Amino acid sequence: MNRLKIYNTLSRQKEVFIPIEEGKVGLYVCGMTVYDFCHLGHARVMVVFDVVVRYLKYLGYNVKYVRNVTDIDDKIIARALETNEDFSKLTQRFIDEMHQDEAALNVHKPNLEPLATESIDDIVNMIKALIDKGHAYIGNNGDAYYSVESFGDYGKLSGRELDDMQAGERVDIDINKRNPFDFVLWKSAKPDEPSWASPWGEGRPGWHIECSAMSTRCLGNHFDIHGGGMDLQFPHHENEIAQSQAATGERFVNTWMHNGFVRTDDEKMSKSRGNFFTVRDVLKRYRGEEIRFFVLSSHYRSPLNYSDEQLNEARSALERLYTALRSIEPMVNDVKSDYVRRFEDAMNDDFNSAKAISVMFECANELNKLKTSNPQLAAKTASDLLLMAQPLGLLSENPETFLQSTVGTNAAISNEEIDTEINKRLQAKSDKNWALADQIRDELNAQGVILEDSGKKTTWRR
RNA sequence: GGCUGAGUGGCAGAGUGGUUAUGCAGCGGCCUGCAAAGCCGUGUACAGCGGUUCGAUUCCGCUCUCAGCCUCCA
Repeated sequence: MNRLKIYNTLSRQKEVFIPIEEGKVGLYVCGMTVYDFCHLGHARVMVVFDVVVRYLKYLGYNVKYVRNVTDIDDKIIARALETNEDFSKLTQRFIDEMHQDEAALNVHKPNLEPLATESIDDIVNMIKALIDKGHAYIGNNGDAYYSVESFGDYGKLSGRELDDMQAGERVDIDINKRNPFDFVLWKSAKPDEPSWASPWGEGRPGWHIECSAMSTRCLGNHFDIHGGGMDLQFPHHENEIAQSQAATGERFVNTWMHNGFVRTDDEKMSKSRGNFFTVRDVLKRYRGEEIRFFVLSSHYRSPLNYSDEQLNEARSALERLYTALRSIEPMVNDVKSDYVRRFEDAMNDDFNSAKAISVMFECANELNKLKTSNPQLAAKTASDLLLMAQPLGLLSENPETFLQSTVGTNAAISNEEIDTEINKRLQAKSDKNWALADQIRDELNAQGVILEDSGKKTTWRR
């Protein structure tokens, strides 16, 4: 079998994945800043890395998955001021909302979900170490800064040189910094701001340091995979590397994974642009699994354009897969089928879920044919299809339940009423009263119910 | 200005130096009382211009276009 290859942003190529400790994987993903509902961009991160974890487990790895929550920063403070509540109340509220979105998307919980505010000791200790080693300093304003010039490899991850970057082009240069690209480790508190004690006075951590501190605490100085959205590559992840490697003297992360953006109208979906759709909103019209399928229908590093058409296609595609699985009892296949092998090849190639899904469709096609010609083999093929769906977190519902679900439809008619109508129609059919049979079918159709006759039985879906 | 990445058939989206992606939509057929679902068949697709090659959508160069990062952002 092919070995798993992962595209490493650091080397800009796919590399065979070799864990630091055999059979084990440590994975850290930068999570959400919790001051608002998650949008589809966040959904993509959740789903993509959920699949990474599921597939690593499928391959037999023991995975420790850590995804942090940023629960203190400028935007949180600003929002709490607007809503006139304690910042921790605000963040707790949106942490709960985030968990609901995750559940709707069938995203497994990470093993650990550390909060920045619960990691102040680790953060302070790391800043101390950086100051002691001459990588950080206290500015005239009392803030602690990281000195980018003290770290030789600065810019390696994002492929840029300090000299090439245009400081002050879009943001005023801070006179407290020695180098304009130096970044804040500890911010001294203004009156009425939430703050914690430190050797440098009351204040709060800068954004980047929390991830260095939390990942180190949870996974050690050196771990396997660190992930997040593309936009975190610079400066966030670059700064994490600078902090961690300067503080510990060890290599920080082996493999850096970055997922592409979700777009609307070919533009990046982001809070600052205001062109985002929240997961919550989309869930009013589409099922979580449809969103999930939409996310996985393209490669994780490619841009993903959001539109209703795309979600509708995801719905049709899932209907096809669930239809294939309908009315069949899967039977575990004791040999690895060619489909599963090809599925694994696709996933081993940097988690190519789009290609992997295409194999699932070929399998579904085979299954549809076998249903009549070879029920025994069909049962095994159904099991193959479900086996492939598992690491993708798809097809976990009962096919009948999925196909008859009212989610995303404006269904008013109940299942019982539908059954009554179907029985009436079956009578009409046996009376060869085609006019009445067709009338009943048309009426149900108008209510979003599609009938399917097969032999003497009639099944339905919405 | 610096640095990334991308341009594939009606749409979405994989992939490959010469052979079917896949899904949706369309067309023809089978099945069906008629449908639906399913099955079978079906499309001069690879931004443009050069180059390498027996042969390039796939490799190289240039051009054009788009997106992203260089500020908070997944």
